[in-house]
Amino acid sequence: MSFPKTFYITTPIYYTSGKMHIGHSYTTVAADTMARFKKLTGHDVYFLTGTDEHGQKVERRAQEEGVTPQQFVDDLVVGIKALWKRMDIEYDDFIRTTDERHTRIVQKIFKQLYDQGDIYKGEYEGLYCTPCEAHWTQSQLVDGKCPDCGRPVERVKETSYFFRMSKYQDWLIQYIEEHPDFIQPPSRANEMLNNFLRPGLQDLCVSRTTFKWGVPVDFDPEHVVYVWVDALSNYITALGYGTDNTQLLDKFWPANVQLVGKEIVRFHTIYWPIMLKALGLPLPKQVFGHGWLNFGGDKMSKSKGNVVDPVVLCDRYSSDAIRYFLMREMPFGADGNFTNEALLTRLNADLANDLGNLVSRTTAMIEKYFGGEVPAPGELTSLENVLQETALSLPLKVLKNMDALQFSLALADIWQLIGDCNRYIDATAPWVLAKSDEGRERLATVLYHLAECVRIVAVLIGPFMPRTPGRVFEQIGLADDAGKTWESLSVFGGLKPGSRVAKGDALFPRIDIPKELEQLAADMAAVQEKPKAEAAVPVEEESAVKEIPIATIDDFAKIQLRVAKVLAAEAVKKSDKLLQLTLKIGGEQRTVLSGIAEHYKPESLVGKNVVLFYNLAPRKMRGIESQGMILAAGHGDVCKLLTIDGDIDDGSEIS
RNA sequence: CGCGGGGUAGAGCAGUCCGGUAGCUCGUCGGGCUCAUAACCCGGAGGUCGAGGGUUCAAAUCCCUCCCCCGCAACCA
Repeated sequence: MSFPKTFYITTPIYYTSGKMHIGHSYTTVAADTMARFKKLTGHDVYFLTGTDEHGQKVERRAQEEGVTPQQFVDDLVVGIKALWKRMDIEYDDFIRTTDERHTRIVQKIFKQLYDQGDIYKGEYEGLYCTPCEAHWTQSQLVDGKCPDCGRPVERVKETSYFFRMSKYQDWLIQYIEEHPDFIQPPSRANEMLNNFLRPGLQDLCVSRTTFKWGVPVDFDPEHVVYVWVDALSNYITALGYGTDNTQLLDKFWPANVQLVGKEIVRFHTIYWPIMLKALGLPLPKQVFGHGWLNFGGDKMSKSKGNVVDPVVLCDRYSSDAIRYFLMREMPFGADGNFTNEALLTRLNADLANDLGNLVSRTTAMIEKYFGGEVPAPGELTSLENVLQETALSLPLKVLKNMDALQFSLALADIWQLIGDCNRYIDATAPWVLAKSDEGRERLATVLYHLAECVRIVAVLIGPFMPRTPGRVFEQIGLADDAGKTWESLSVFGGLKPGSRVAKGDALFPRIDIPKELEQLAADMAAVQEKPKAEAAVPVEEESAVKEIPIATIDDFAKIQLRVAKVLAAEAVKKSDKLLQLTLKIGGEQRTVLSGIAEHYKPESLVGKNVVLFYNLAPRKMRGIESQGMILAAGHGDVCKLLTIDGDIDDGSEIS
């Protein structure tokens, strides 16, 4: 007796500090497609996704909104689950790091690692960038400053728990070298080895005392477990690791594939394996770091107004269409580019013209020439032999590409058969055969082959587009479930002659691209506005709720303010909000950037005396270094610059 | 010397590891067909493969030098 092979696949758990965008959909759709494909091919599949809900950022966002962190994340999770439902994501489990089943085990894991000496309590003395909330090592600094933002870092001392990473370093290097499939694509493995492992691993700080929204360290309640031990362990706590019931864990661990975005490859290929090793668990068979989805060549970001909302797209074009586009447009692993034009062109060309129209013309001809009854094939010619061969060899090709997570290539293979069918129609010209009695048998053969190929295509696209196969089966009159399985693809003839076709609505209606582009731009703009309007309300409340820290006169003394005269001002290219100002401060000139372009015209500023935060650390934005900050008052959409009452020399100090 | 990705036809990309006639999709132009969702099929035009140098019988591909673009994730000091 043979047992079905198991297959465990995970997405990252998404951080609950804001709304999901199409980039999140991308990873999740990929995982779902893979899970469905493995189910189709007879595997016992477990598909896990979820949310990472702890940390300072969530704590802060909740405070801003005047709700508890738990309420804040609960609300977001509702939206995330709704999105996955909208996109037909069929996960087996959705884990939240605030679930009791998770937090309990995280404490246990932490304790175990501590007891066995992998985690130790130490004094952290290090370099910290407060605005970025990031710790840096001396070697990571750029010109002695934060490599992320270019601001100066502070030397801070904090008692923390540390994970002894260095102990496992050599083991991990060897493991990666001996398991070339572990990190995919291979370029990512090189990146990890060269940048982090070979130079030497730092011990990882795994607890914090600076915020409370996290899993408390049970034997030292001052501390909460800091992100990685908490977040990464979700992949095993969801399977019941550390509980009495380890049925799922025994069955599914180690995971077959863990999908991650390229920004978190490091955590999943260094810290995560080391954690597992320390816990005595095997490593996932593969961690796949896919690329990012950019928009029109630019990174997606709210301020650029180019965040793509998957809900808008699904509502407009169906989730199947969006899923298809995401899996087809770019090779998995490389960065991809999302544009509305590319989306619509792709949907028209591949779904409406190639696939939809093929189904349409096939069923139309069967209705017209055979009264809607799928005819039995007669004698075959070389055309049919070739077509059958292509159709029968297709599943294996798709399987190979899917095992390599090459979704786009798998789809290209399937579309090859669709193209062959369209050419086959041209070559056989059924409308000519229909004109004579002698052509009748030949016509039956042709139409049968078309309908059968359509069936095969429908089965194969199921994992990518879960809603479409059912519609196709209905149209070609396939009622028998046996004709919808992977096994049915090994024989040409799964569709029984005599089935009744039922020509229905167009599978994918053709899109009027210029018109849709306009509409789409409007829809997306409407969605982007919303958060702005919503945010405007809590801002008022926020000032009432927010605690204002007390500053001493010494704190104030650190800040040097000076009068500066605006000599010149111009808009910064590719930025909606930034102005570049040239300021005169006594004998000195400085370039300062300010985010006031929406409120002030550059020319209206020239000659004004403004207040400059003089000894602020410089920072680069849009490639230009800003040497200070000018002060302004504002709330919501109002913004007014501070100026000086009466004349005074520029350069004068303000106190 | 921060890290990473990239520069191939009008647009988007593959090909580069392992050198051998430069390919795919979209667009465009011309033709065919009339079963079909203005669709489908065939053909054409369009490229000094970022620049320069080197290796080689042969370079988009290997080596060296240089130039340019993009990103470094919710930021706008």
